[in-house]
Amino acid sequence: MASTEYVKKVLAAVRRIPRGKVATYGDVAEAAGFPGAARGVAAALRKAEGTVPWQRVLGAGGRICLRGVNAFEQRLLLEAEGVRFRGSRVDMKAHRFRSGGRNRQ
DNA sequence: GCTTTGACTGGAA
DNA sequence: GTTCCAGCCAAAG
Repeated sequence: MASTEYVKKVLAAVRRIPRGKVATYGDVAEAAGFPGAARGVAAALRKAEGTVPWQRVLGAGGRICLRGVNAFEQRLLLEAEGVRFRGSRVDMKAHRFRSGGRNRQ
């Protein structure tokens, strides 16, 4: 299985995220069909930078795991979409993208 | 084809 | 609640 499929699925999952919503790398990986491959999502996003709303993808707990100006830019973009921030974290409780709006864990 | 790095995660300190 | 450590996966060198 070419990693291309993996990237494609990941990108599709990210594109599925509506504006004003956010999701974690683990969520995207699971949505793509590869649970546990959170790091793979990061690698795929970095490669597909610009082709997908990478800004809507955050780390676990709504924490920005980005480096450099990207972290700053992501926060700005999310704020522009209506996402509220809780200190240095994103308010996942109100902006966490769920499939069907089901509570989990 | 193997090694290193990285936009990760979950649990313990 | 934040920081540190070890584990996992995929892309790049």
